[in-house]
Amino acid sequence: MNAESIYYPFVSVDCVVFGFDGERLKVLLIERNIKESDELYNDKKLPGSIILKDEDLDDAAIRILNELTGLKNIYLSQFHSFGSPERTKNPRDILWLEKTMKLKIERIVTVGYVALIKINRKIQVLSDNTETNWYDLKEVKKTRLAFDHEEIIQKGLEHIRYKLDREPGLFFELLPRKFTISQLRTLHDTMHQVRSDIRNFHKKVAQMPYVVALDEVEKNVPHRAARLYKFDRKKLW
Amino acid sequence: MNAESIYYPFVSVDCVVFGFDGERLKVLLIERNIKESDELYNDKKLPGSIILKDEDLDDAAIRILNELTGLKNIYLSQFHSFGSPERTKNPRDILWLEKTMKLKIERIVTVGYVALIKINRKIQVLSDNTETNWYDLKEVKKTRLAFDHEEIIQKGLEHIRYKLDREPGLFFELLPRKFTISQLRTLHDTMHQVRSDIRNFHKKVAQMPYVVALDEVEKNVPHRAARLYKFDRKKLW
DNA sequence: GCAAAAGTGTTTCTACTACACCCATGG
DNA sequence: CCATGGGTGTAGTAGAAACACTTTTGC
Repeated sequence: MNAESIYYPFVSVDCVVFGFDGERLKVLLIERNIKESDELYNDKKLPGSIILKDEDLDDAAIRILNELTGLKNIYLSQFHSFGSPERTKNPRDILWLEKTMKLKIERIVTVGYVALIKINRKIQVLSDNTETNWYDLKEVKKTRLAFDHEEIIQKGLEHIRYKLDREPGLFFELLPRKFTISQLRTLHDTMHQVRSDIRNFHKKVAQMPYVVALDEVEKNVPHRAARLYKFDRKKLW
Repeated sequence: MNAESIYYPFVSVDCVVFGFDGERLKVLLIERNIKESDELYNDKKLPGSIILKDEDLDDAAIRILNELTGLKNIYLSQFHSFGSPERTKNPRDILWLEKTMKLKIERIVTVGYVALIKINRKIQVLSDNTETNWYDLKEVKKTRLAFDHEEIIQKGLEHIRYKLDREPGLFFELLPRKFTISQLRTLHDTMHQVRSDIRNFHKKVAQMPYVVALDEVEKNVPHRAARLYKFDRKKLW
């Protein structure tokens, strides 16, 4: 460690925001439009930002999500940092960085966070006039993404699968406040990439004291209405 | 994201290097001596370094370990990044940074890696005349450490426990090439914080095709000599 | 021959798997 | 009355846990 070898990269935080619409897992992505002479590039990026002076990494992630959605108290978990010099070598990304940051960029080390949010919460985009939308996780592979954001999403997904194993309460960050067993099952199965048995799944849920049945059923369904449940955090342990 | 809010911290990599002496889990720490007027501070730090220009995070960790031990092909796994502005506020650490880096430091964002090495491999300290030693993990709590290195060690330990669950081959990164079942059991039990049953443990090992018995036993033990085993990576899957 | 750790089987319990039919509702 | 998904119980299996005595070696 000596002074001449020292190198100052930028440090940013990127958030992989997951949502669940009752059928599929979704990710929140921001539209990115880049004009260069005649050509117009169009792709998507993860919500993220360079960290501010005196701002902790976790705080940067909280700020990004709040600016983007207006929400607070979102579940957040750091999972991996990405610092390859190659990650800022794509011409589209260089162009975009020069336009938005007004600075030549050498390298950005980014810290990845996973966030879980209830998809039905109305997201008020407070930040600049960029378009933010939910995308099917399956579609993402076919979508052109900024930087190494595809890899970041992939690693984020692996991380949240691991977290869900150890903290079953996290499932309920993705479900509406009142949910049916089959919503929970679809979510569970999507996350664990399995097809679980319905009866066994009911049994399992019955053994979770923190999933409590309500005296209420679904409305406006063209078949027998399913019972609604809620998550009771107090009964978690 | 606009230019005036941009902030350039240093980025470093710190390695939590674990070893196992047959009885206890050890961490590799570097002696740090700081002279300030009359006072002499003395504490320990994790091996680490600021990243170099055009150096990926993983490569920085590989370099740090190679400079420290002379070894290559060490198991490495990134686990968490630490970026609180508070982490570079301790006067001892500020003093040390100014002396070794010859620069005023505002903040260092550090990326934590876990490394596993066989403790019997002779470590040739190639780096400057600092003293590097193995310390009992239990002792570490009582030892004065630089920065937030105690927290980093703690998080690194949790991480490696998780990794060992999913990749049982990693246990053998810590054991000598020839080992006994009871060494493996002690390691396993230490890592998982349990006291496993000897007979059940033997059964478990018998079901691991990648742990193969040798025609050889321990020498110079004041009791019945234990059979030696080796790890056969080819039979892992 | 004794101290110290190595090595070895059986039974019990628990958790996971597989599997098929009737029910309620809307159209 | 029919199409659609909701809801329920039992039997089998495989893996984990509990448990105690004999063996080998050095001193």
